[in-house]
Order: sequence, then structure tokens, then C-alpha cells
Amino acid sequence: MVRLQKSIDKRNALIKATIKLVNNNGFHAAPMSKIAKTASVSPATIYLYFEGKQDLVNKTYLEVKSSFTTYAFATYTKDVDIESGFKKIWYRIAEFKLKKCDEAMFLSQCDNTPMIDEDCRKEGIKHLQPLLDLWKKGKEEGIIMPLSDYVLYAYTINPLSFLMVAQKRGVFKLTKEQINAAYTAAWNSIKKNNKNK
Amino acid sequence: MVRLQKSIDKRNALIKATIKLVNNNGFHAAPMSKIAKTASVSPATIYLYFEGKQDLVNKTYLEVKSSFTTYAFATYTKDVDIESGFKKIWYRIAEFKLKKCDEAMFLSQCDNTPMIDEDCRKEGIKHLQPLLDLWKKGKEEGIIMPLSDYVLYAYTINPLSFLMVAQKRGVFKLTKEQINAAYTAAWNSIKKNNKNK
Amino acid sequence: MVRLQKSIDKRNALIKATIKLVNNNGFHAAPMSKIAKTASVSPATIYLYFEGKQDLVNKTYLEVKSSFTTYAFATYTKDVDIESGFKKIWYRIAEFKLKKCDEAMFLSQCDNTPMIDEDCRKEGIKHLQPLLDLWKKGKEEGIIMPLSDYVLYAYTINPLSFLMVAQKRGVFKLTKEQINAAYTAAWNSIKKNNKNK
Amino acid sequence: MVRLQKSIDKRNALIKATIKLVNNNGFHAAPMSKIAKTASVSPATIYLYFEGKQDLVNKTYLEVKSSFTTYAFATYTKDVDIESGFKKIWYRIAEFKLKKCDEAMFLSQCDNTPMIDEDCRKEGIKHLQPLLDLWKKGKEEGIIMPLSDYVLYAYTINPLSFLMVAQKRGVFKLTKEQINAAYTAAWNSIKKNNKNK
DNA sequence: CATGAATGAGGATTCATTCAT
DNA sequence: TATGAATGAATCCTCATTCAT
Repeated sequence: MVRLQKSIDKRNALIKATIKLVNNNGFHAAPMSKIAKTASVSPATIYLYFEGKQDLVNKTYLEVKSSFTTYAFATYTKDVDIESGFKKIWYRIAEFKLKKCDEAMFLSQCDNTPMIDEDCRKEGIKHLQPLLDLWKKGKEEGIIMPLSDYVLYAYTINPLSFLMVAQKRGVFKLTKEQINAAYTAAWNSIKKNNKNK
Repeated sequence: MVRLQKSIDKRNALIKATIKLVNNNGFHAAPMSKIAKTASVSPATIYLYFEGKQDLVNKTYLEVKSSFTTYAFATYTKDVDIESGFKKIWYRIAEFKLKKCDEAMFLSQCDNTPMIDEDCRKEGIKHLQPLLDLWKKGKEEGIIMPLSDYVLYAYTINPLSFLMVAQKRGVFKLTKEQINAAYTAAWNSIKKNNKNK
Repeated sequence: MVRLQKSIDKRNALIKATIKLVNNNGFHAAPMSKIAKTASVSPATIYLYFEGKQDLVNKTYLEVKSSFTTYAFATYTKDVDIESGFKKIWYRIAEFKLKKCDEAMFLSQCDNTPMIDEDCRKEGIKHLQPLLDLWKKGKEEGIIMPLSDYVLYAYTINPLSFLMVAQKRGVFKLTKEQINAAYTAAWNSIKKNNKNK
Repeated sequence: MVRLQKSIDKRNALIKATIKLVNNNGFHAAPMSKIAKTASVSPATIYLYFEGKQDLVNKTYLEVKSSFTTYAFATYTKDVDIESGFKKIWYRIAEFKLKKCDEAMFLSQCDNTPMIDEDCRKEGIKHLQPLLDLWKKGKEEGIIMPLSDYVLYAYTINPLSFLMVAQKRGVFKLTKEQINAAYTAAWNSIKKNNKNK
């Protein structure tokens, strides 16, 4: 029992070290030896918790992705109307990008890299289901445009990653106003807005 | 044939090889030796055309970015109204993402990686000026929402990258209809909503 | 056997391999890979014991230099008169050049090459202090000519290196008689000539 | 004729470049490409004048060695007594070490390195004959100690190299007084000094 | 469970040399 | 004669992984 506890600590330390190093200089600057050192652990120990580097990276991705979705849906309940539900989720995601900066950065680094297995990527998306359900309902009710989920995601959620990275690079500042404006843009892009014509 | 001049052909072959290999398996799977082999050239030859790997990657990025913007603005002229201009550019970019798939994929891999120098990145953005000018005018004329250029980019251009990558992964198909729908979403997200005029 | 400690044996083997290879064909013929092979070790292992090639070479130099001075002063005590002391040290050095031939050859290779860091070189000279003290006293007592230590070294110790290298090249043989003659030459060159007293 | 002239210029430029680069950072910092560049010549051109790097280095050595001995014996004539003759030669050599600093430095770098072929080395020593003849006569006349030529060289000429290198390193200054003192040391070390006892 | 030492395979880069002109 | 481009082999070094303890 006690040993098991200790183990989880080490596993977490390794995950954290991976995130930190990848964020600092990208995947190519996160060798196993450095990850081990950052986690105050022997290189050999990593292989007690993970099958290898690929596995470590994948597991880290899943962990962070799960943390992301948990955060996103923490305050969401199905019993609200489409726009309110969407708004709630969207703002939670925006909040995540701002508050859990390390994790958000890590996810964005994972976005377009072949470092993450395709299977693992699919696994990571599963937890997004509540949002997909919401969209489905929204489309059925004629409130949201009948677009593919990918398109909806591309126009509402993904821009937040782009803006967060821009902020991280120091070329842009995500103020409260900017976020509100971004929400409006997001909603406008997918809402069916010809009802009162 | 001609040996008195460093052959532009070899340089191009190296750039192309870099794009290809990075696209296939990411930066970490594009060693100089493989790049050389792919370009049918000796490893040492690379160093006649580029200062090192960093330089090769940077130059490749700039080359592709330039190709991208050239394509984007090829049919654009300033003398049209805001929406027409935007539409023209947007569709050219969409076309680029579809037709110049390799180059588009490469650019998306560059987006969130620290492999590209920050200076180089800034250099690459310069050529986007015509679009920024258009947006400026659009904002002044009250046609486009008064948003930061980063937000405008995040909501109109960046989603295309996301969708292109999704398509490349085989989880999504960018049909003509999808593109038209995407355009509508893009425009809706940034146009000034004048329904209650 | 024991693996919990970096084995001093391996370090020594590496130092020895370096000496051997440099002696055989000079610095330029002692690549890390060959040093590793000669020491029956993986190339990567070298980097557990040394920071890089520069460090390996420097450390080897210091090691040998230290071995040299230890040998030189092993039988020397301050309580003898100047000439006896000098003679003792001189003969020990001569003995070193003959018996520890590998080390002596290595040191002579280091003499005029920029492969050794200047700092490291200075460090190596420190241990020569007893001889310098002896000289100082000898000069004060009017027994040794009032020459710079560099000149004293050039005329008494350095010739031994020259002769040893010549012997190694096979063009000359350092017999006992030659050594005695060399000692006389050395002492004559620095002793205060008191013939006309 | 004109072409031949030009050729000699290039050959000389190459020799000079070799000396310069080797002096600056040792043999390992004098790649063919740099030598070519320093001599304002194409790398390929080197191979028109020399068989390869080994040959270039050897020929450079011989050239410099020849320049050295020429200088050393320029003012020497056989018709003087032993000590005067020796003194003349010795001071010329000292002058060479000071005035032709580049060449002297180069020679000292060649001293203990296996970069120079043994055959080539022997060839270089040949021109020293006048000094060896002088010594022979001196020994026969009972003026110089009956020592091997190597020992005589080690105690009279070689120290000058040592001192010159020390000066080059900045740890020692070869003033006129030092040189005179050095000469005395040199002569004392080999002269048969018990004649008037 | 945990470790530090050890490693072979592979990475970027340089070099002496050659080739086509 | 002279060249700049081109290169395969070799160099230093790093990395993911394993092993003996």
C-alpha cells in the first residue's frame, strides 16, 4: 500500500517532468536521461512505469488530455439549453488554457506532431463526448449549423489553442475582453443565425 | 552538368527532401543522413548549401511560407470590396491546403514546434501583410469586427490547418461542401453582425 | 564486479589507452572510438568519466604530469645541500624518462601542442615547486647562476626530453655513461663557475 | 616562364599558409580547405603542387628547416677558432628564434609530433653538418666535451626552442641579458673547463 | 521496487581528396 | 594550370535502453 503510493508519486513526477521539458524546448530536447533527472529518478526507473519513451509520451498525452476534458466539463450539466451549455464549456476551456498553462502548451505541442500514436490520439478524443452530444442536439434543434464535428471544433475550440500559443510567444495578450470577443466569434461561426430573418 | 555554380536543383532537392521526411514522421525522424539520401546527395553536400540543420530547417520553413503567401495572394487585388477580397484570399488559402498538401502539412508541423527560430518565424509572417491590410480596412469600414489580427487569424485561417491535418489523418474529408460551410463559418465569426439594423 | 561506483579501473584504462595511442601516432591518430576500443569500453562510456575529448586529454596530461613529479621528488628531502639535492632530483627525472617511457613520451608530445589547455598546463607545473625552491635557495647561496627558472629548466631538465625522444626514434642510445655525461653538462650549465676563486 | 613564376608564388603562399595555421592552433586546426583559403587558392590546386597533406606538411618542414640552417650558418666561416665559431652560430640561431618567430614556432611544433615523416626529419638534419663538423673538431682539440652530437644539441641548441615557446606563451621574456646568460649556460655545459685547473 | 553504470546504434558535422569543366 | 562543387569516410558525441546489484 505504502509502496504503491510512492509509486504513483514517481509516475506523476515523470509525467510532470515530461511536460516541463517538452514545453521548454520541444520533444527533441526531452531525452530520457533529462526526464529522469528532472523527476529525481534513475533512468532505469522510468522503465518500471512505462514501456519506453513512446509509451511515456503517449501516457503523458492521455493524462493531460483527460485533465483537460475533466476541467472542461466540470461545471457542465445536460439540463441547460444549447447556447448556455456551449458557453459554459467554452469558457471553461478558455479558463483551462489560461490557468493550466503548462498542460495546455503541452497539448498544443502534441497537436501536429507524429510523436503521439494515432490510436492514443483517438483515445484522447473520446472524453470529448459531452461536447459532441451537445452539438448533435444543437444541430437537431436547428440552433447550430449542420457542420461536421471537426469543423465545429476547428472554429470554436481550436482557435483558443492558437491564441494561447501566441500569448505564450509574447506577441499577443489574452485579456478578458479578448476572450469575450473570441467567444462571440466562436459562437457566431457555428450558430444558425438566420432564424429571425 | 554545370558545376561552376552551386546548382539550385540540389538546393531544391534538399528542401523537398526535408519537407517530405518531416511530414512523414516529424522532425525527429529527419536526420541529415536521410535527408541527404532522399535528395540523392552526400551528407557533406548539405553543408555547401546550408550552414547546418537549424539553417536547413529555417530556410525550408521560409521557402514554404513564401510559397504559401504567394499562392494566397496570387489572384487578389486591392480594388475589390472587403468581403470579396477576403473571400478570394480565403479560398486561395483553402485551395493551397488541399493542392499543396505537402507544403501545408509541413507548415502545420512548424506551427507549435521550437524547431523554427523565432526570428525566422517573424520573417515568415511579414508576407501576410496584404491580408492584415484588408482586415484593417474592413475594421475601419465597420464590416469586420474590431478584433486583434491574431483573433481574426485564429478564427478564419487557422481552422483550415486544423481541418487539413484532420483530413490527412483520414478522420475527416474536406469536400467542396465542407469548404463552403467552413467559409461561411469563417466569415460569420468575424463579420460585424448587422441583423438588427 | 562492483557497479555501484564508477570503476577507477575503467578510468585508468582510458587514460592508459589515450597515452598509448597518442604516443603511437600523435593526437590526430587518437580518435575517441579507438581510445574506447583500446580500453575495451564503449565510446559512450568515455563520457561517463570525462566531459569530452578535451577533458580526457587534459586529465591525462595532469595525471601523467603528477606521476612525473611524484617520481621526481620521491627520494628528495630538503635537508641536503644544493648540489646533492639537485643531483638526486635530476637523476630521478632521468630515471623516469627511461623507465616510464610511455608517460615521458606522452609529456613530450604535449609540450608544444595546443591540444592542452593553458590553464591545465599551469596546473601541471605547480607540482614542480620543490625544484623551484631548491633553485631559489641555490641562487641565494651563490651556488647556482642567477638565471630565470625557465632558463634553468631549459638547460637542465628539458634536454632529457630531447634525448629521450631521440632514443625513442632509434637514432641515439642513452647509456649510463651518456646519462652521467648529461648530468655533468646540466650541472655545468647552471652552477656558478668558481674556478678563479 | 610567366606561368612558372606564378606557380612558385602559389607554392609559397601554400607553405606560408600552412605555417600560419599550424602556428595558430596546431596541426589539427589546419585543414586543407583552410590552408587553401588562407593561400587564396582552390583546395584542388594544392594537389597540383603537393601530393597530399602529408607531403605538404613534410615539404613545409623541409623548407623551414632549410631556411633555419641557412640563417644559422650565414655568417659562419670555418677559419675561426672553435669557441668563436660556436658562438657565432649559436647567436645566429638565437636571432633566428627571435626574428623569424613564425618559422621557429613551426619547427618547435614539428619537434615531437609524428606528423613529420622520419625520412623527412633525417633529411632536415643534414644541413646541420657545419655545426657537427665544428663539434667534431672541438672534441678533437679537447675544447669541447667528448659528448654525442645529440647531447651537445640537447644542451646548447634545443634550450633555445624551449625558451622561445615559453616566451610565445607569455610566461617569459627573452631579453638581451637572458640571451647572453643562456649562451654562457650553453657553452659551460659543453666546454671542457678543467684545462687550467 | 530502485538504481547508476554501461552500451550499441545513430546523430550532426568535418575532412582530405577527386572530378568535370 | 586552376577551379569550385562534390563526396565517402571518419569524428565527436548523445540517446533510448538494459544490466548487475
